[in-house]
Amino acid sequence: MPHRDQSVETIQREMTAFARRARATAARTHPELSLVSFTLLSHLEDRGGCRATDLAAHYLLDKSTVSRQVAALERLDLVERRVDPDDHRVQVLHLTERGVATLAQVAATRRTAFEERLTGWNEADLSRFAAYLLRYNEAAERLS
Amino acid sequence: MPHRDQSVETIQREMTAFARRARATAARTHPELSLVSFTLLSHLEDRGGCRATDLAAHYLLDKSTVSRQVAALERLDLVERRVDPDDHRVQVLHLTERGVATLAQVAATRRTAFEERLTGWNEADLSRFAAYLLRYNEAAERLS
DNA sequence: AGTAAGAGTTGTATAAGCCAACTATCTGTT
DNA sequence: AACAGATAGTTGGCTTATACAACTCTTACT
Repeated sequence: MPHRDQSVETIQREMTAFARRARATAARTHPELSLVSFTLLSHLEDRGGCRATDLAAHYLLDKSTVSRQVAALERLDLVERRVDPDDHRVQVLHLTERGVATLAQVAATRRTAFEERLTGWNEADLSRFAAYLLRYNEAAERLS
Repeated sequence: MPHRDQSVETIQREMTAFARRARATAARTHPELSLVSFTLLSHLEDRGGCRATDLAAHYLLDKSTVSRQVAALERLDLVERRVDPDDHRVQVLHLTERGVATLAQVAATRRTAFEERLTGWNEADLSRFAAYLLRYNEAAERLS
């Protein structure tokens, strides 16, 4: 097998292995906020609020799934909805104060976990790894 | 924010984004074999057969979950069980002929998808990316 | 006005997962 | 030899995540 194919094979296997474990790990370390909820909140923070439809498109989820997830996050007082004054169909979602705080706390724990796994890496490797992941995900997004 | 933290942050975000999408993508492209089933079959192929308990440990799944997954794969005639002659508690799982064929087919489609996303990468970058992922996952496994 | 499109919700079904309780087998100690 | 404890796996019961389809409400276009 040529070098190239072998690398592709490894990348495939390792990305898959990571994906497979991510949810279980997230559930174990953050029973209060599932991986999905966490990413939804992160996205809201990133964008400074967005619509449910945007979340669905970005995470390849059905809009009904997002609707229920958002409802749950609202019940937990992590997210609030503001009807768009220019278009009464849309509800712009925003983090509440509690949402911001909870996200920050979970993000910190997660960051610690990642830092542990990245102990001993030098800065050049880290930044190259980060760049590769960005490049890969951009392609994945374009092609999906 | 120092360079290092920024890289860790990016790695965390991008790995998470990938994990978040992996299941949806897998479900879309392979309705016949979920991401979990696929990884279980792959593991069986890799090891040339193993116990349900090993699968559970490796993928951080409850043994009851694995039991049901395996039962489903058996119903589909993708996996067969052979009671260990030395220990009648143990059922060693093996791919059936159909299992091997199905796995090969799905793996090929997945590989194509990965190759598409990795178009334009040179060999050095690919092999470095693969190495980073391996290194990362090894650490993750050690620390879990 | 009237139709088409978009945003979101709700009903229904399925799958995946966990925990706890159980059976069957094996191992080690007395 | 016998019993206690550990291990492999199954099953019952429950929760959650997800998809699809049908629906309402609002906006946009003609």
